[in-house]
Amino acid sequence: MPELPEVEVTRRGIAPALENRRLASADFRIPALRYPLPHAQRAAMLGQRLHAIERRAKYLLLRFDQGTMLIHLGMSGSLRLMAPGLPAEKHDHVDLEFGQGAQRILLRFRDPRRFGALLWLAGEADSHPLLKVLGIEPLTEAFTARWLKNSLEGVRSPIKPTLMDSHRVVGIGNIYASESLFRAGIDPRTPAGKISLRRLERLVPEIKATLLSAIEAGGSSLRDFIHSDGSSGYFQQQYFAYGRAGQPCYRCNSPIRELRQSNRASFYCARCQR
DNA sequence: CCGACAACCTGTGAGC
DNA sequence: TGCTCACAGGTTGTCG
Repeated sequence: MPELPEVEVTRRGIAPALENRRLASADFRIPALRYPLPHAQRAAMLGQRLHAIERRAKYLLLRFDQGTMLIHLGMSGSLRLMAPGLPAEKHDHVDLEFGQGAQRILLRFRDPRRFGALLWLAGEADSHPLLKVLGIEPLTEAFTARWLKNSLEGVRSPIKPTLMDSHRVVGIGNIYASESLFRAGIDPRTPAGKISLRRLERLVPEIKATLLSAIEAGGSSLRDFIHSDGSSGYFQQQYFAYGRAGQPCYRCNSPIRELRQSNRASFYCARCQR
């Protein structure tokens, strides 16, 4: 599930219910996800007040009084709010309970593939190696065509995998890389450094618009998110290119093509994207 | 420095 | 129905 929009929708979904509550219990059911879970630091985090949930790239940063919990959803992770006491299912690896009495609420981390991560950073979180190497946030004013032009100077690799490199720009995953390039009319195989400023002036707004509209689409399901009923709620977004191999391009009717770049599927229209 | 690729894991769907 | 295989929205690390 998670690219930047999904992570942001998750953040908005859980923050109101959890902020300003204290961590009442933490249950780590397995030794590790991508990294070891912070079993040994459990005692230190209990009782601390959560004052804000922020997002950096695809990481969620849960800011406590003295420490930050870093959560990454990986490929298959999800966070859900529910009533305490509901039995954990197969891939529910972490339970965090907040508040007390009638206010008590459970945040449950499920991750079948276990590519996700949950770390406890006791000190200054922002200087952590995982965060320090991250590139620019695409939904900020600093992310402009001029910035991207400079960043891509001399880069010979194709634009699509380059856009997905989180050391350069964060949060653009496989789906939204294809979608943004379709919307900007740029062939995913174009060497990144050869794209003109003019064309980047089209690409950058399309990246922002693609991400923002996905956030809005997810936002419409926030109510379902907060309640703990079925896993639905997310209505499947309509993609222009992603997953549409062989189907007609919505713009010109020629068939959407599929290729592999850096071992990831890419989708594009050979006529609209040059 | 760069690109290609393997690795981490389970679930799902296609094809036979 | 059941088996096998390829592939899945991410990221890190290694190797040439």
